[in-house]
Amino acid sequence: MANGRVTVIDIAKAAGVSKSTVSLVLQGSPLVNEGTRTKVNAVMRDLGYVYNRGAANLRQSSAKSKIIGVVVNDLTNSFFAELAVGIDLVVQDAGFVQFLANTSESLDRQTEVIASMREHGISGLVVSPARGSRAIDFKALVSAGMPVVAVVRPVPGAKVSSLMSDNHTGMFTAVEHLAKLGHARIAFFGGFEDTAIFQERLAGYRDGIAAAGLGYDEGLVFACAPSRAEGAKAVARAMAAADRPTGGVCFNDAVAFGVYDGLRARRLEPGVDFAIVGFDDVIEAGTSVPALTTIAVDPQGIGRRAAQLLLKQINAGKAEAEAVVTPVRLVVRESCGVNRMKPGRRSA
Amino acid sequence: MANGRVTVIDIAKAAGVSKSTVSLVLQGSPLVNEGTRTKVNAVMRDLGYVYNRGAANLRQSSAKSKIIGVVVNDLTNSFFAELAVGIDLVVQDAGFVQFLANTSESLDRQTEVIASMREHGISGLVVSPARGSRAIDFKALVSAGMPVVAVVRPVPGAKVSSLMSDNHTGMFTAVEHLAKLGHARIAFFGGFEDTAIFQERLAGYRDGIAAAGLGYDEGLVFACAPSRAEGAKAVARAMAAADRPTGGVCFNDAVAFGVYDGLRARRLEPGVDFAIVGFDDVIEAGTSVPALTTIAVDPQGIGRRAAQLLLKQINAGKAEAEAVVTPVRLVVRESCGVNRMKPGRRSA
DNA sequence: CGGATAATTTGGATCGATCCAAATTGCAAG
DNA sequence: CTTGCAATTTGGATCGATCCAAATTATCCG
Repeated sequence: MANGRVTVIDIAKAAGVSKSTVSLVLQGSPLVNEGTRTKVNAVMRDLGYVYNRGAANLRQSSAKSKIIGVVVNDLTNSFFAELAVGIDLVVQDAGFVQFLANTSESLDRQTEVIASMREHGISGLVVSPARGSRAIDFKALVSAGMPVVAVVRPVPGAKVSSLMSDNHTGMFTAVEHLAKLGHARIAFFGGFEDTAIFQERLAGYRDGIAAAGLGYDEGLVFACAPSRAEGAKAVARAMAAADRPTGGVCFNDAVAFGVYDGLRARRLEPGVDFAIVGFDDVIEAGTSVPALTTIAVDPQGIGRRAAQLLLKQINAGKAEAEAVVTPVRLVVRESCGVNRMKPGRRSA
Repeated sequence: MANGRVTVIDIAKAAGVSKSTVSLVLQGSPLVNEGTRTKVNAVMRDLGYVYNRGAANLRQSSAKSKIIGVVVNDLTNSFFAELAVGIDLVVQDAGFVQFLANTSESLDRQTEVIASMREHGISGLVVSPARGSRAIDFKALVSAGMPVVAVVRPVPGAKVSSLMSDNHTGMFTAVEHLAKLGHARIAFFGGFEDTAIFQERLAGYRDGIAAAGLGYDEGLVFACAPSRAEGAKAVARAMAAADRPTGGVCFNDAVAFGVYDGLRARRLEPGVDFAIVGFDDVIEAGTSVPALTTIAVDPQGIGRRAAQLLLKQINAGKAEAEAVVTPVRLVVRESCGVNRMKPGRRSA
């Protein structure tokens, strides 16, 4: 009041009730009489009252702060931007607001922002962990009973919930697709060998090769950083070998576009002279030439589901770690030849 | 303590000092003895103390909440994702954390999230307003003395600071570029006529036309929604006319890609049969075929500057509205012909 | 060594809400 | 008119920090 700030007490005075009653109205309690409720609400509007959640949180458990933290490793990557949008959608509907922090793959940044979010009293956390994250990075949160959902990348050993896309099936399906088109020598391009995702996708590749009745050849696996530039180099190595592959699956779409580049540098046309399947289905996959056949993972859907899982745990008050695997699907476009009817379109 | 939660009092007891001293340590006050400081810090570490900013904020002005709000109209657009990253970078360094909300151009959502952020005690707000935002939407914030910085889009009549890119000069430069290449009939594609940005860019276009000694022809302005699909339709209209343009500037890159599509539908090759300049320089601009000549606006830089401006106002304690215009620059690629040095390939 | 001065430390009071046990009111039945 | 019971309302106490004026301790110097 003197401060210019309107409090429950000001409202109480103006409405001729006690602060307790105002508080009850604020919480939508059924105990308060309908007449008083409307009166109090009217006064709040008139005085321009702004609810002070900080004060309220002081008395309530942190589960009621109505804040969740979201930490992503690379927001400039549209995959993660979509993920954040999916989370945002769900948490806004639930009346929550989200702290969003980008770590740029820096573990130090990640530690900092998580600590900061904790100080601010988040009710839960969705995190797409920075590369190299370890269980210990989330130890404090977990032992404090805070619900944590890791997305996209697993955190080995951490007792947190997780929501990953089905990497194994995705890559298996990609290989199957190429095999059906008659390819017998199928390469695997890109990815860091020391990550869990790489291992899952590679396993899917191996199993796909086996299921197609082809022999697994370690010499056809070309690991590299999952970037366009490295993808180009990887395919160069592949095509320099004696017994060349005729097609390949890629760790992600960026690598796939690098493979495009690498092939063209050798005067080979992607989709004609060499078949390529990507992973992720980024926006450019639909507009590139040739449009990229790839494994779609629906990042926004993952975001939504992760947020729902987190909210469920927050409301339950108990953080039982559970692991969810979300389905992926093959989107056939033009990078494996054929299908020259439609210009490739992106799925929703 | 009983609650499982460690407070300043617990620390005080364990360290054998008063809670006031602990508070002083927390604030890094120079009044406290070096010995006690290290002792208190040690105890805090041992007991796993987590600072409760909510409690602290109760006694301090909202300028010290160390939270800023960021509201963007479309986070799935990489332009705005980059913007958010720029803001994040600066606020993290300043020890702030950001609420990030996506409005998807919904005014209702915008009103909701801003109210929610206010309840949570933000120190300031950076907003890329949803289409149709009016001064009244920010009235409450402004009259409460909260620093607000509008980016990318202006809010006519609102007493908020703003950070816009130099739309006029950008479009002027684009026209100048085409005129220098010998184009005499230059069209303008895309944009909603009732937006301030459209008017600024159109003015830059007109002035550029005049400066080149060409006559302004209203029939060469093809306004439409700033999307790829609409861009395609707009160029179709342009090419159906009697006196066709030979090149055009576009409201943004999305429209420019639509123009690509529209031209190809008429069996015209962009960059060869028709010259195109975009606006924004989105990531795809560099990888499209032909690579798009466009006006680069550096969204991340805008985000950084906006955050700096906001922090300045928060620290000053006074929110003087100021308007900043950030420079843009022409990035010449292949969509206006020539420049066939690089390995850029194209269909025959 | 005494007194002034500087350096530290400290106990309420306080911020703005919620919680809880207790008080008040309303109303129908006896 | 009471009494009993449900429906409402209410006054502290409280959450975990900061602020402030005042108390305590250390240090300096003639």
